Amino acid sequence: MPRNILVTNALPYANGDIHLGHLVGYIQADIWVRYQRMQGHTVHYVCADDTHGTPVMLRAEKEGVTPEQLIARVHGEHLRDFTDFSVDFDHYHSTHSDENRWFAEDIYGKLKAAGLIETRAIEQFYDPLKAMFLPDRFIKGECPKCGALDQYGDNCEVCGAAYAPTDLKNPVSAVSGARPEMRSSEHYFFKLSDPRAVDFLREWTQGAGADGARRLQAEAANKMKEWLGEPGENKLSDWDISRDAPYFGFEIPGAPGKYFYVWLDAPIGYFASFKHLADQSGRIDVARFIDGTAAAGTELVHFIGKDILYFHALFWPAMLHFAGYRTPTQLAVNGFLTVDGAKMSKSRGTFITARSYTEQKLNPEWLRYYFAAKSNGTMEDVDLSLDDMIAKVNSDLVGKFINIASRCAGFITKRFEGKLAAPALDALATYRASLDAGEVARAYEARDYSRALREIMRLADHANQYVNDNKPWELAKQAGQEARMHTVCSTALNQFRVLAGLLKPILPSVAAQVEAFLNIAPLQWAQLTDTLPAGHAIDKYQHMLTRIERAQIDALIEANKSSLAPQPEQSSRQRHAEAQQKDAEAATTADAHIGIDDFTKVELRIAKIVSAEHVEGADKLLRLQLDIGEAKPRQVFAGIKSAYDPATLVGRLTVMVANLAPRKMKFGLSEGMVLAAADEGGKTPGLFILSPDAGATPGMRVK
RNA sequence: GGUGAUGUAGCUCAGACGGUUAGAGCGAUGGAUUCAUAACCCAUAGGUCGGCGGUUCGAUUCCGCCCAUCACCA
Repeated sequence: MPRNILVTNALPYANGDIHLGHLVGYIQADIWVRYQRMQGHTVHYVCADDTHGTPVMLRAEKEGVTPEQLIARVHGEHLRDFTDFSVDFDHYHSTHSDENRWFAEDIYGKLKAAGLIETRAIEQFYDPLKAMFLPDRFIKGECPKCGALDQYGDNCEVCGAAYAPTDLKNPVSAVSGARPEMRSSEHYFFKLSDPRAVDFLREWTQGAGADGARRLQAEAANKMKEWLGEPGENKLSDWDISRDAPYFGFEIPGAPGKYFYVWLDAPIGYFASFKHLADQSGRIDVARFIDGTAAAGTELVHFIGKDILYFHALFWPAMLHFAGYRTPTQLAVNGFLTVDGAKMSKSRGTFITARSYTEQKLNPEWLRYYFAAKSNGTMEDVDLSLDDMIAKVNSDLVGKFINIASRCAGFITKRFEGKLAAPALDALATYRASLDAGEVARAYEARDYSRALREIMRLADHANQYVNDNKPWELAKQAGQEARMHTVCSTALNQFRVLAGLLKPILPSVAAQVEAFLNIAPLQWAQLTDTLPAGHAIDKYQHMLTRIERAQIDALIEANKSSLAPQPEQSSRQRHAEAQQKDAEAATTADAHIGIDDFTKVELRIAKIVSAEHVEGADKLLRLQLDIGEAKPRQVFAGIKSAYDPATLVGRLTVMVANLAPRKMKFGLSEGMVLAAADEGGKTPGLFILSPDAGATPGMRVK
């Protein structure tokens, strides 16, 4: 029975270029869509730009254009990049659209009617010069933990600490430079903590759709379990869905000056894009795909990166469910992209934009093939190993696959006027057996493209072996062997045709060339077991794929290298599609030595252990009370349980870091750190805390 | 600090409900071949299956601890 599937990709944020990290998910989705279509299923494949929010608003202002002008330009760039990589959406829309406003208002209105929206006042930093509230990302200051200058309001790129913007020392607005002040404002919340929502999500995230397929991959479902907590435990908090003017977005109906938070209307963009497509085509019944009561028999599949799982597995299904819409059939979550095993890095040139790839004249099909070879349908990160990519593409695609046509077509053209003979069916038995077993099809369906390719390459090896065993070039020299030579080459070309069909979802452009070369209609899955009839005429062979040269990769890396000096552009932390692959260079260790100033920042003091006890539920921790001459002893959690019996510690003097930022831990607040020695090589086991010589007293500074 | 994932040949990865000699592709080495963009074919070498301990007749596969990498949470 033909399936009806609405497939979406995460919406890229309209404030940055498409890079190879994005393309992992888009290519995975596009492959899946093409595969489903080859199977004869109906697929609507849509995406859009995610356009709203403060970062877009401010960037437009900086560039001296309106937000509408900015997002129009970026929309064009994004669509061009996707098109270049054969990511072939039926429609690529924008969240700044009438359809999206309509759906956003409709969903909001229904959630409100269901009693799931409430308002309350919250305190937030406000920029008095710009007259606007500031998102965390737009507040800068000194890290409360390590004192590093010029850090963002949510976390420190130098020491990695996470904190609230209110913890920053000397905060300034990154927009105007003004000192922000705290102000109160009324915000709208989606009551995710409502028992109805929690119960629904507990079932939804662990459950399966009508066809029995899990909605979430096992790892994703486990992650949701962690976020939702045990039954009875309510770990979800309400979701703040409003922002105050000025804000680029949709004003909330009945709430002047309040706008929908960008993340509310971003996923709604899936439906907006689909609606637009349906209106254009006139032949799609939208309700069948999105209406909560009418959506039986259709599927809704979202391809997303793991950085936005939270939004798609909690907020989004809850919004849909309680607004009377259908919930997703499946979330296909992909991991991040690493390059040569490390995070993408601008200074190393591995933060590679889609644009630079095509500008350097690299073939997009190479990347599609390599990503497919590394995609296994799980949330695991995908590593782009550049040397491996060169080796795999060159040997698999050019050496094995294309080579089959290349070595046989000449004989057919020169000796038989381009006409094929009937193939030797026994030589096609392996192919037929593989198709009947359905290994490749099942792997595609499960998005385990690496498994599909292993089987396909096994078949390609088989074809080369066949040609080698039958040696048409020798037959060509022997009188009376013409017919056999004709059969051998025709058989190999039939094998080649099947391989091209199996690879078609991954390599659409190569497959189109093969179809032209073999002079056949677009390959469909069900026809792969057919053979080309005797007398079928093929075109003259022309090479369809070149090898990757190392120099091309080098040039690509070079083109993406940027100096460390410029700060990364301001970007929203709530990027939609963009995986959070921050430039890892920020924390580069500039120098192995530190100055005396750096050292004196660390306040070491003699501490007397006044109490020590085991911590219920902690494997490694002891809870210590440390007297450093202050009115009240400090509570410190130390990971020294394995080496010390608490009883033997009480009364001892040791050394602690007194000015370490307090850290809230599962078991309570830790107000410092006890120093202990350990062999980093792991040869000598054990942990050893320090002791001062006799005479030291609690509170003395160590320096 | 907690939780989870990952760690298998030089590289990229399969696999094992615990059980005969742990696999593939690439790379390397040797051979064969010349139809094919030095592609293809055959063969060989190469692994304490991250480390330590436990359960077991038997563990790389199960359990515990440790190490490394990554992610999420606080």
